[in-house]
Amino acid sequence: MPDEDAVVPKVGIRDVARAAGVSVTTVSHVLNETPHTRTSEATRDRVRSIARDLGYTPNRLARGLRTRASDMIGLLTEEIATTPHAGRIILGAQEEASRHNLTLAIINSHLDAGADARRADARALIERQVDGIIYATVFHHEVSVPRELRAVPAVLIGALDRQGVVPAVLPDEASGAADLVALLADAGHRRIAFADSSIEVPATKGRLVGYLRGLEQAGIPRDDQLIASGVSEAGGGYTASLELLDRDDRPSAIFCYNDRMAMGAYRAAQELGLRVPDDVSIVGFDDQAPIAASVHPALTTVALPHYEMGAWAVATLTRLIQSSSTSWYRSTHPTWLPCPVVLRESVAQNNR
Amino acid sequence: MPDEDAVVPKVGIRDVARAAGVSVTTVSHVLNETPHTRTSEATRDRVRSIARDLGYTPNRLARGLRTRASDMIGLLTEEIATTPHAGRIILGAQEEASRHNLTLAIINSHLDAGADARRADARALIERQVDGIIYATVFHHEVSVPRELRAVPAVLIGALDRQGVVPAVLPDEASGAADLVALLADAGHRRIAFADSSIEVPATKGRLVGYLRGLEQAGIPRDDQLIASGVSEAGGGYTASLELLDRDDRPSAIFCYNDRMAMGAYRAAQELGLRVPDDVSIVGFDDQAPIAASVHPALTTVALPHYEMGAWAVATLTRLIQSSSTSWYRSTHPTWLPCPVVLRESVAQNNR
DNA sequence: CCGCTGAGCCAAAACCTTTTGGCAACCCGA
DNA sequence: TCGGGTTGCCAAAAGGTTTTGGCTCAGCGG
Repeated sequence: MPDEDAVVPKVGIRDVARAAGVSVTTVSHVLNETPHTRTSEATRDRVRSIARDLGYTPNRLARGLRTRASDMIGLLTEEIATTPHAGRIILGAQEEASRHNLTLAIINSHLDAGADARRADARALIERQVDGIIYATVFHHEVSVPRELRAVPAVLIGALDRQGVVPAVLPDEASGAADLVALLADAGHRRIAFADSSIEVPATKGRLVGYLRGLEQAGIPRDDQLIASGVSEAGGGYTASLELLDRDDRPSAIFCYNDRMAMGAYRAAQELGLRVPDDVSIVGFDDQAPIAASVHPALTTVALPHYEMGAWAVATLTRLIQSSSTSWYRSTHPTWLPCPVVLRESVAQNNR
Repeated sequence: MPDEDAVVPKVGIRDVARAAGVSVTTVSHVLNETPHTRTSEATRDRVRSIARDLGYTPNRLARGLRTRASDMIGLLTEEIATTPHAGRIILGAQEEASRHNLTLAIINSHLDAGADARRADARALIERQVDGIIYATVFHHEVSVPRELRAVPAVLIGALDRQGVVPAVLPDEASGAADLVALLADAGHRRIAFADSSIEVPATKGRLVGYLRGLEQAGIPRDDQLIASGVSEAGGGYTASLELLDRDDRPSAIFCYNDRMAMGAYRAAQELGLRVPDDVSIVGFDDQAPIAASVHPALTTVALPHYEMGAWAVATLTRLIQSSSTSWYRSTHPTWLPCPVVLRESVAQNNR
């Protein structure tokens, strides 16, 4: 390969124009298929083939400068890139962006870096002239969107705007939890326990609320004896489950706050000589990547729509951008995306 | 907040110049602290404070156009964003980029999308004038780098360039595995089994090689009876471990190809009435996010340096970019980053 | 033969910076 | 008073594209 390290002098639209014997205007029109513009078929073919032969690569920076649109969207993640779920959000956003011919620029802000750092990060994105910004957080708390984000359309993932003015998308954990309870109820379970997380994060609420709603919809009276809690790790699931299972009127099913707690529940069951799912059904929440599928029996759980939220954010953002107008204000309701139940093997028919 | 939705007319360097009563040249010099340039202290203060008051935000697109450097680096991931580990690579790259004042633009290519798609993705990044490209893959196979990548400095993560010309970084799985064996040997284990993956990926090699090297270094003769294999999932770990453990001369420790297989090993041990780690020690590989810590007893394993590889890639890339010259060719040896052992509770002293 | 229309193309401005190559004004020593 | 060296600033070009507002020419109806 002789020409392999030949230095390639960047070829610009001007070079194409010269080679084709037309003006740069014409080349631009042809290559962009500008509507309402007239160029003979012959010329267009010539321009196109010459551009290809020369290996013309448009310079998006220059284009962006002129059109005042960078075709980039910024993804500002607050501590999220650290979590195992992060990838899915990024992936969803990225693929949707690709679909719209946009590129994702990402910055991760550390939670403990403070508001100033976050504003600086937002500014960095804006300096890059991103057409819009996605602000993604781990736990859905209310945030007051940094002022700088107002310079550009923005959407939130996993958080609510305090002013209720920025579109937001969140997982509908309550419905997911309710669905899970419905599943258990349909399998004949009446005594369904909930191993709650003892940590107070807003997400907690949704799961508990959903659990209660599920019971109600199944016509099962609430029984606070069946609600225990522990730290949201395997250890917490273990202790909570032990408490729930180690008595005569033990429940026939345990709904764990998350998959890790469910692992603890498995252990508790095992130690008490109870088999899953034959003696006790166990379900989790999060569909945490390798856990749920690797455990035995495979864990029935609920998946968080990370990918979908990422994609939703980009889609919504592009809509906002298109509708240009300076009025991507006006209050909106947050969008709650469904959390699908993923059926595996940890639930059995109950016949007690 | 009355002025909240006041439309902010973008303020440019020109506005600052006008307000400060100086030329744009001067403003540029002051704000960029251009060396070898003379401006009175007074003027500089004035310019700076006016820029701040006006809320001047430089337009990096315009700057990039002029300086021919976008200060962006492209991260091209091949299917990787899908894996749970992806986040760590992205995070490492992003944080290192931030440190250098660079922004990360990411694109995920699907493995099955074919070479053309991948070239298109590379081109998309180049159109954006990225200063360099990181190409990250899941399994480290040899790749022949798309031609388009030659337009710009590039580095590989998790793969080797077939031509041996592009810098690459990979996890040193062999050493990690050897360390793990050393750990077991130090704990008195002599009969150490290996539950290998039956799938033939290059990564497999490293772990097996490391296992053998570890044995050798510990002065333990190789015994092929102690090597079994199965699919690289919990199921495979289960069957392989059953085979290894269900006999009289069973090993006192099992090194599993990965954490998921280790989960299978746990189950096999449990079914045979063997306790971990008292009766059999088990170790894994990957330090897969929630598994290793949630399992009981917590799994001793080896972590893959994803974060470090991401950071290394960016650091190396910036070095290449700085050294500008068109000669970021010249062959290089790949860099192998250490895989640290992470000690938990699944290894016990052996005294048989 | 004139005027008008539409087809096909183009020159130049604009986008916002950085950077080159100055030019005045001042000071100082001779 | 003049020459030479600083100091402090600036005008204008350049970077690669899109877009506006043309211009020219051919064809056609009158």
